[in-house]
Amino acid sequence: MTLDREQVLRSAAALLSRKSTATMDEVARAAGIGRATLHRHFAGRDALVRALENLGIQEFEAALDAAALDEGSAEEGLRRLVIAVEPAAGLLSFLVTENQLFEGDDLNEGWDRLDARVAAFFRRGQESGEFRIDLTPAWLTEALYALIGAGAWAVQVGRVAGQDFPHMIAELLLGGARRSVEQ
Amino acid sequence: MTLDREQVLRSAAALLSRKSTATMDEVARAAGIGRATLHRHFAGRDALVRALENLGIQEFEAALDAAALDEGSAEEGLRRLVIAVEPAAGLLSFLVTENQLFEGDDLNEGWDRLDARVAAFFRRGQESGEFRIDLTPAWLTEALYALIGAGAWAVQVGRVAGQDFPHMIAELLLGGARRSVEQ
DNA sequence: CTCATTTGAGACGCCAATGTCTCACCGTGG
DNA sequence: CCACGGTGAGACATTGGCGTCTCAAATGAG
Repeated sequence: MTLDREQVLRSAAALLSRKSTATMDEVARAAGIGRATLHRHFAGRDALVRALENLGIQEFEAALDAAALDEGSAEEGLRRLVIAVEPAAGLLSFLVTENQLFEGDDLNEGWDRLDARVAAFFRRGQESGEFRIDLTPAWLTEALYALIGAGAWAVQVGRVAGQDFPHMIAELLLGGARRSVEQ
Repeated sequence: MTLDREQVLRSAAALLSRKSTATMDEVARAAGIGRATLHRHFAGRDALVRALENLGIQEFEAALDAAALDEGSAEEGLRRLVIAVEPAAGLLSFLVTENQLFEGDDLNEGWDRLDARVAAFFRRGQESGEFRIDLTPAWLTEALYALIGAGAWAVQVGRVAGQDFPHMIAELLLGGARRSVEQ
């Protein structure tokens, strides 16, 4: 019996990534459980979102670990990160837009840590000479999040093939749209 | 007397860009009018959002016209577009996320036209050899929207200086984060 | 098998926001 | 001066979703 809390969170993430205004009832149905049961495990919508936040933070952190950003070139690190983060892209996109709604009073401090890790990665890339220095690490971090969200959305609605997700994001973020001479 | 409908829409856009869940009452207060008056001019929240949609489409279209994407190099065209779109960035960002909520049944056809114009611009850039061809026009279009939204947000919360908005977006989209040899 | 625990379904009450309405007020034009 | 159209403030009913509760059924442990 013992409800699989993890599984409920997964399906909630999948649903809310697509429809961020989904009802508690819809979330419950999507998870194949009753609304009452959902409420027994998550005190309310806030608690559910916070649990999803923790899940998202945990997954993004795992992706950062798996990417081993310190090893090899910064470019390779970024490619590994994008690949590692793909499964969590939808959830992260949902959480980012959700966070933008709050006034910042009860922001989960986990985001700061993640932001710092990503920004530090870009900064290292700049210091090693791989990344240009006229784009700030903070902006590159924001841009990475935005492109991950856009990529997840584009795949969702079928504008981009799912298999192209890592390539589209990493290539655009690294090399931009301009056709460079070296190609 | 005769309420300035345009001005009401402007302040509503400014408020909703920051807080997309703002109440009709908050929107009215922000415009300096009563809630009843707001309802007299916009039948409901839906009508208000649709009016904002038309405003956003109109402004984006105007930005596309002003950018004269056909003149000069594609790169210059893109830079002009980003500059021209900046004033409407917040509104567009709000509308994009708002659109993602709907199932697509009552989507304003104006977006298709705009998407087509932007995608056609990227395609021309590819055909002229300026833009790389491994990133699809559809993806470049989505990426442009995402970066505009991220830029507006980053400026909003102070992570990026307002004056850097065009440079950050255009440079990242054109050249990416990689430090190229030509620099 | 029996019992304790958990679940699903539904019935509430509650609350915030919406949409409508009334009424007093005020500016403007006649 | 006065009539009129538009406005602000507030009252009101409605709606949709939330959170709580109850109870019968199902499930699993012992």
